[in-house]
Amino acid sequence: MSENSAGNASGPLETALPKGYEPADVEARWGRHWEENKTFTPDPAEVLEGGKQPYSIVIPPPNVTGALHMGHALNLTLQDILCRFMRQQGKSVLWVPGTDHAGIATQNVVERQLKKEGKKRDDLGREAFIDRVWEWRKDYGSRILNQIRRMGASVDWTSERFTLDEGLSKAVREVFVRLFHEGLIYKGNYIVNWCNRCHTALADDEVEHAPKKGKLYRIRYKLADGGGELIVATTRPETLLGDVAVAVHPEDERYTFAVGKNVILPLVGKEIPVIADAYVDREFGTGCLKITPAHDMNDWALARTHNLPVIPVIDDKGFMNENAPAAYQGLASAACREKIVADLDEQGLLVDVADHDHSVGECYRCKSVIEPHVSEQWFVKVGPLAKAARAAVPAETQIFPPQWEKTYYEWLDNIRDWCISRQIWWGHRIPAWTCEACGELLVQTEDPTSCPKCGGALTQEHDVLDTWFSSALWPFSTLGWPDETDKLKAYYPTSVLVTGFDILFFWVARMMMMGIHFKEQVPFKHVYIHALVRDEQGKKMSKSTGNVIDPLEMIAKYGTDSLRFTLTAFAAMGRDIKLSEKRIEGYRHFVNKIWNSARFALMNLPGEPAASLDAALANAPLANRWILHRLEEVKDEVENATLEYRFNDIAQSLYKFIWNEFCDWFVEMAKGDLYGEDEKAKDATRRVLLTVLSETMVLLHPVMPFVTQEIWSVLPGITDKELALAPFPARRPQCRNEAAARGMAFFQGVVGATRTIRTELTIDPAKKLPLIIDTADGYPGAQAVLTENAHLIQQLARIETADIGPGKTGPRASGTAVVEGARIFVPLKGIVDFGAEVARLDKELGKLDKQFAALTAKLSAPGFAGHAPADIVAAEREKLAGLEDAKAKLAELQERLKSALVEG
RNA sequence: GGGCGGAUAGCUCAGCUGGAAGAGCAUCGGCCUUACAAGCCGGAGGUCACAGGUUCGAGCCCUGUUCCGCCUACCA
Repeated sequence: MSENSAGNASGPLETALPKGYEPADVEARWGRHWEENKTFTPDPAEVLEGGKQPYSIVIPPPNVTGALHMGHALNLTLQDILCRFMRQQGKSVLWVPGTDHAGIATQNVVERQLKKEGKKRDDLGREAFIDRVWEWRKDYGSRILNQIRRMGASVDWTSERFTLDEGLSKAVREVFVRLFHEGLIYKGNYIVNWCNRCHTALADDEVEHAPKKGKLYRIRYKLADGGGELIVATTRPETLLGDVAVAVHPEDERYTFAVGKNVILPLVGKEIPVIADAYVDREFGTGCLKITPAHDMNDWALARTHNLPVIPVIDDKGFMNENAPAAYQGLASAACREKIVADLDEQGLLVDVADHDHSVGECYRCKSVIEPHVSEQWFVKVGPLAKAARAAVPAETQIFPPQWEKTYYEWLDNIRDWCISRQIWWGHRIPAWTCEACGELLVQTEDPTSCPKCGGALTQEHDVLDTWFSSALWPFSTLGWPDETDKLKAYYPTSVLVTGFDILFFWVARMMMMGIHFKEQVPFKHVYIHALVRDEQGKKMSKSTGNVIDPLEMIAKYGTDSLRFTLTAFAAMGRDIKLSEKRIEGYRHFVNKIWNSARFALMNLPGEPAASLDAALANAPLANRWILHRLEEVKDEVENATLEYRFNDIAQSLYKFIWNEFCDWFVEMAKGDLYGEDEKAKDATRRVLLTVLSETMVLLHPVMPFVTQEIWSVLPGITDKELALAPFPARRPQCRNEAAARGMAFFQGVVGATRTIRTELTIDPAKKLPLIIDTADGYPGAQAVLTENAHLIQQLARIETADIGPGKTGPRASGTAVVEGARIFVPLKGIVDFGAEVARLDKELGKLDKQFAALTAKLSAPGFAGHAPADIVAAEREKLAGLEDAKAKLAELQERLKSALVEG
């Protein structure tokens, strides 16, 4: 092995393949080769001037803070299959890689780093902190990109982008400013999801809900006129300080007496009204709802419809503010809750406390509890944008699988304005300035120096934009927009977006909105939604549960191609993938099989065969005609499956062809010619072997780029050693051959039946047996197929002599089988006890009986002959006849055997 | 509460427009046959969740039920 490895290192082109496939070496070498040669860097001119069709994909940019996980691995594999396939189809393919600056996530990483040094971001100040993040990015930001490299992704590295790089920042400003001047961005005081820890607003979809055990407190609110009380249920008693009303259902007769009156707000003492609103659920709690507009989303909405004031009592860090009674000011909200409960109890206003399970919003980044909070934020008015994005599906953009359309519509139909400001430092700072002197608000792409109105000093908005704001522009910002670059002209709109459904809303819908609005064209023609990768139990992989299968570890152990093939084989549309290491290991065997079949081929291909394929086809043996026929079918299967995103079918089709057909049958049958003396036959079979192997490498290359390229580079007669740029193999209609397929099926049946007899009767494998076949009732080509391939039957079924002909018959003491009408005899004399064979035939007959009964029932069912299509009826009748024949023959053969048994 | 998906061999899953149930892994038996023991040959193993319906015919279409998973809204 060692000398082979050394040979490998010197260069792949001259060296024969080493005995074992060494993925790490091969992957590193070809990965470097592709990048250094810019193999995957297309020239826009070939589209704009050369008339080539464009095919483009923008990678879903992983977070710079991220590490490659199985979801990425699947995502990259599928995109790479599409890109490599489309190159084979002659398209000009651009696959844009890049990373996302991931505002909150990245800021948190660096803040954690600072914490270890005993510092906080405020100690550094904004500028220094941002410098620090850039520094971090310089050191660690390429980690995920290098991991993408290891997947073999055929991205154009010269097109790599970062959502915070200069060009993209320009695009972000352009979009913000234009939306603002179009009235689609506004600023206002609204209630938002607030993370006290991250100290920022979050979008609705950045809030995750988790079940929590809480308490439900019931509190008395006395009527101001002394005419009774209302009991209100709440999980957050501390917010009561900001209550502005109590609401009941308008038809709730228990409370009609109170509507329109005032109640006294406990501990505060002020009067607040009792209002009626159908929003209130009569069944829940007491049916009385306290309204705290500043600290509850729904209360906020109710307050607006009822014109109630908004009184925040908790500040943006989670402490009680000046609106709270003096006794509570400055308390953390949790401490305040305790004090309030105690005070209420003391005053006899607390009815009771009960356990209460409910789901609580958490920050998707730091898992702190989200507190609704009123503050000044920037919003995108999404209504008009969403409408256009909705209308474009499926007319201009199709979603695969289509069931996701409904989810997409659902979300867009219920969309609320998008809060885009974040109170953090790492991100695109909002391009808005306020004049300190006259209050003038400037929103523009270029930094202003002073107020154009009064010349006063300007302060830029402190907030940065939601990370998804820049991600939403990704399909065109990466291509150079707002400049009209050649790249943009050639490759926008992109061909397909490949992603998991978890970011259908976050990202896909927003790209649709922005793409349509700013480019007047959808950003992608197809959206392919792939599965989530789960663990063996179907659970989401996560670090905390420790069920993560690390793709990099799998690559190290089994090679990239094995991992890619596994993910491809499991990527059936619309289903989650339950992955286990076992499966990856299993498909490594397949890589090894391919490798060894190539080694076999090379051993038998001293150079390029002299014969052309057409010459080789003349008088070609069955195996050659058959495998070439199958190759044509596989080309169709692979092409159609890829175009229809049926990735698992690509894998399945190739697996079956390579292993079960090419290796198990063709290669075994070809050995006769390859090892034989007939030079002409040898050369012809070599040509077929080379043709099938090389074209199979092309077909398989999109799924397994490395091993195929490595093999390709040592195949004789290949002029262009760059497999990634080789065209999809041309069709050869002259190789279509149904007769060969039929003949081969029969041949396989005969060999199989013979092998079964041998093994089932535990005949010593080394023992060569005679074989007799009666072809009298076989299909018309049977005799020819068997005589032509008699030597192969001998070889494959370990037979001494094959005596084939119509009416031939074996001794009564024979192992027997019936294949498509032909009777097979394996004389058993002195070899085995006949009892075993009688029993085996009983079993076979039992199977036939079962099938026969089922088919008879079907055919004789009332109406079948009349209603079913004629061709089906005919086919079923033929099947039945075949069964009947086989049954009769087998029974007769068994009788013969039994009589031999009796005679001893 | 609303929506979506799943239930097929011991395990993980295929099964396109309805026409005699498939693969991989695991298992059992036999083979170191000169590309591959990471291999070769053969066997066993399924009332396709349950109940109805449509049809000449249902794993596939329709209705309902039961479990499982996910998404989404709400939870005072």
